[in-house]
Amino acid sequence: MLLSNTCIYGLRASVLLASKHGDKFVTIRELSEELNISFHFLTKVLQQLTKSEILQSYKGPNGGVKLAKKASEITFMDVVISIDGNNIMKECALGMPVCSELKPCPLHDQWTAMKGNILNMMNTVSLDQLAANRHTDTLYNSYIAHARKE
Amino acid sequence: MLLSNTCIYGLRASVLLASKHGDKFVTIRELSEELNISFHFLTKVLQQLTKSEILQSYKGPNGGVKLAKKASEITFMDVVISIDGNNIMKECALGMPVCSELKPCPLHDQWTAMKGNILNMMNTVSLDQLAANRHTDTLYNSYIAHARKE
DNA sequence: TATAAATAAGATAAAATAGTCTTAATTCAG
DNA sequence: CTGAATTAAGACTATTTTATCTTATTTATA
Repeated sequence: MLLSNTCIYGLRASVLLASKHGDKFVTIRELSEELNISFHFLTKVLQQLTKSEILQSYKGPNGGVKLAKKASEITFMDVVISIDGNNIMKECALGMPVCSELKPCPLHDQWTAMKGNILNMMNTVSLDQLAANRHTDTLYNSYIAHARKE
Repeated sequence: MLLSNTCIYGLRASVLLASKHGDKFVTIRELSEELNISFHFLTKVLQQLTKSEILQSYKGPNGGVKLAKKASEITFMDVVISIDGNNIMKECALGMPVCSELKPCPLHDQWTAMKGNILNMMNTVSLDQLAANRHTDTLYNSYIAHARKE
């Protein structure tokens, strides 16, 4: 998998927050229920995003979390780096410790091109774009839809 | 990471085998030393490739493993599927259980395009092409080079 | 036929990732 | 000031992945 589960949870929560435009704090409880993610686990994930100043949090009644910046100013990549670190997609596809233009692994050229595309996408796509995309509702209700089908 | 470590070991060993053209069996011990991978672990990985009939193995003196087909007839994808299974790159980038054209997640379009490229590459590139690529030696000696540098 | 060379198989351990639970700290409202 | 609502922090557990170790099986050859 390209991104860790933890990271995916963070992304889904961030996009959901972006789709709830308005400057109010949203409780993690509410997010966890809409996203069908364990409340405690999501809490941890969002704490990390708060530390990275992607989210802002507030304790106590009427507290919760919200985006720390405008959704248009937060990229997919910001969230990924905060949670999965900035080595994402930097490694060689064959896991070689030394793989560069000078000393490329056999897959170097193909992989470099693809990495470029993915990184470019991550750097370019912002949370508001994701939130605006058709079927943002998939973010939170698909688990329910899925459950119903079984 | 896109591919598991186990899978990467399998790929490196397969490419190395492909570069040792000739129909002789090569011992896993020799492969493990050239690749700097634990002998026992590599043994397990290659057992899986043998089960999938990508490799052929032979016990006893002069035994070892070799490619079961011509290197030009084994794709990168063959090895990946054997080890990481065929769900590789099938999941939604945001981990949604339902994400399709009808009900796409916010990242669906971008991700579908990139997945297509990667899958296409994996399906297209064969072991002989990888073995023929410049610096196949990176496959096995870069660990040593790396160690020297430190 | 005995011994050594090899892979196969399975038990076990270690490390990383994922998830749960409890307690602490903060803040609002009455 | 007290109690309830909330995030923060940290201990703990579970699962998966990675790695190691031991024993079994097969095979060549002296």
